[in-house]
Amino acid sequence: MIVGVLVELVNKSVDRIFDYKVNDSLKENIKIGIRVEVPFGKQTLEGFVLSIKEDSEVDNLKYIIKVIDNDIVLNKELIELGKTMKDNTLATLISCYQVMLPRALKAKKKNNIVKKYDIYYRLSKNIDYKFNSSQQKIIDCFKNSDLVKKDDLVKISKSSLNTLITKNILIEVKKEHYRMEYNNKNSEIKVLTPTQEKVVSAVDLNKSDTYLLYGVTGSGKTEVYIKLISKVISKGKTAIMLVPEISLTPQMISRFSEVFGNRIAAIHSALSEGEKYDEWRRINRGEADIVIGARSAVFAPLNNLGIIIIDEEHSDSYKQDTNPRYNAKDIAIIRSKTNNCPVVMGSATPSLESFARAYKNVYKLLSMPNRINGKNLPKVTLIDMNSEIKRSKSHISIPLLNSIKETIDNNNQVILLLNRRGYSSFVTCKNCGYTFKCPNCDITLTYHKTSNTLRCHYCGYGTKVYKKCPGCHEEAVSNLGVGTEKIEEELKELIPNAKVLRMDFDTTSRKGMHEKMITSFKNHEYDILLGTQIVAKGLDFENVTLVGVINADTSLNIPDFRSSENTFSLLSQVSGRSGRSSKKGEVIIQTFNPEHYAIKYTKTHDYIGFYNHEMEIRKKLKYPPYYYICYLKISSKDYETASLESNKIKKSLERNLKNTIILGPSVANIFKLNNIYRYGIILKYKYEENLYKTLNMLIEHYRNNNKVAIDIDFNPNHF
DNA sequence: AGCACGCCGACT
DNA sequence: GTCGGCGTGCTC
Repeated sequence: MIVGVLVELVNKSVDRIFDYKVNDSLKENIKIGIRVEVPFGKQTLEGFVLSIKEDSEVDNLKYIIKVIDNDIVLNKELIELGKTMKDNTLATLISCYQVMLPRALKAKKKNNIVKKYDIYYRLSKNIDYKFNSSQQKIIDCFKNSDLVKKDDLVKISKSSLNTLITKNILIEVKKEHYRMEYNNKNSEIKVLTPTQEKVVSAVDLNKSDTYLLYGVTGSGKTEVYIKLISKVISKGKTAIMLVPEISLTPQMISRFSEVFGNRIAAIHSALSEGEKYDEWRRINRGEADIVIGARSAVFAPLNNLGIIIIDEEHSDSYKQDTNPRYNAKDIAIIRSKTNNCPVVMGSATPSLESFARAYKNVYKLLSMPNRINGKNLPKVTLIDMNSEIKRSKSHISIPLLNSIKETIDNNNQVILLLNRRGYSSFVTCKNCGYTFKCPNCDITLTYHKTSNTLRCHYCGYGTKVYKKCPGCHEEAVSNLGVGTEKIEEELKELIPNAKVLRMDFDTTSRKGMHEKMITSFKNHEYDILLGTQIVAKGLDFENVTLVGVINADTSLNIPDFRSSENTFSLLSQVSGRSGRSSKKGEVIIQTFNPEHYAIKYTKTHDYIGFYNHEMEIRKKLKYPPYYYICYLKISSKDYETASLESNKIKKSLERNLKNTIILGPSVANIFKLNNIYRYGIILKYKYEENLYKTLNMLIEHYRNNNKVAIDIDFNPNHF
């Protein structure tokens, strides 16, 4: 027997199958999709068995060393999916497989994530022994059950227990134990509105199709998802539900476990690697049939998949921005085809790409244009900060301040968003405009108030703040940035009696903090929830009647063709947090650009208006969805090499790609990162026959070149 | 990724 | 002469 093995090394030159002989004694343990240990040159490595055959074209094969798994780690569907992923993303095959698995199951030599066991005892069959009183107490525990947990017996008498064990009267039994626990089912599916029912029945569960559910905030998308999943489950099939990491809150998990009980598995970043391993095993063994998770949950090894739901479809978190650069939405569509089941993508502000596809009937459009139970969307007021700033130098304008006070007086709650997308609190010289940059990475350093230092968010470089400007030697260095801390201080000054809860990356990074904060805000222990993007997503507080946006514009200013889309989407999402219950909601947005279309259309909750406006711009500038984009990054430690090779690559692309617009090479967004120089080339195309052929040639050409690295990103989020 | 092989510069 | 620099190529 010979096996084809893909080894763990992530290197283009070894990203292929190597054949090994199998010793007779190991033959019966070999299956396609398990991991084995093999000799590779001078080293010992782990790898996946991808094929089994009787002979090989290569002679002098080595033998595999050992078999690692009993159960299959990569099933047939995932093995095929990995190959498709490699073809589509041009990443290495091994990286495609590794990204599908929890760390415990990746092919990797050092891995110490283990299964947890509970230790039980059972009574031996032949007992011929006189027990003393404490021994008898232990024996009595077995009257009602064959197996008794060790912990319960230790409580009676540890020494008696040990005696009984050494005399072989009690036999140890190890039982695998999962680290996660879920509630039992204790709630029914809510009765749906006619609109929700209509959407649910429009989804054909027996066909591979992609649906786009466009439903405004508060239209009840979650209950539609729950109903769809329950229909799928009742047919004996399984379901995947993807959400952005940030909205996978404990509230959301408990809502699902209320309805579906312990048949769900939730995979998110707050789990330890051991917990992820346990959840994966439950899924693989068919003990869970509903998987809820972020991006990588799209690879859940469910059999008989009946639906894939992607919530907040517009979120950029579905695209992985390291290799393999896959998009979970693409993977979902591939799996929908192999499993002959639907994909349902939902959003209040769909991505332009998805909405355009729905427009062209590539996706089937489902709409929920109204809030549930006839409630209105909140009234949105724009505050022009150009005139406000003349009245007060505070970050909180007088109209917003008055509304906050009024809301609190009426015993309601406020959410305040500090838009920090593409924004950092940087330090600059008021005299000459000098900004502090990282010497390694060439990016602006971020000011950290707590330690009074400037830090690089890419490499961690830190320095203290100088009063004197290194550029002009004047003492004019000042901190222009606004953080949530600063706003919190202002609020304390302006409304001393308000209780403010600050929620941002700094305050929620500790495990469980996020949940705690949400619960205490829900219990009305605070009046104001102040935070960054994190407060915009999916939260549902019935007492919130005012949402304020401190600075709508920062995300507009970043050099990204999606900045308008991202701004519109963020403002709409956060607006949707206001007035979700019987109380009327209000939204106040502070902006320096009240005439900008991305901001104007949020005033009337006009997604379609925004869409039409933005599509014109995309068409004119040849951006997605009119053109596809592929971004090539060329990097080298050596400045000359990076520049020279980039130009060579551009020339070769121009020779081969006749239907593609080629831009660059230009200095990449972060030109110098960790002392590596980067150039970017942008490809824009509608249809380019030679694209993959050409890019594969390029990869082949640089395969063994360790001076220049080439990175290819299809449909990138950023470039 | 590691490791061997090999071809050129400065040294006990 | 030979020790060691790292460019190149290979691993079933």
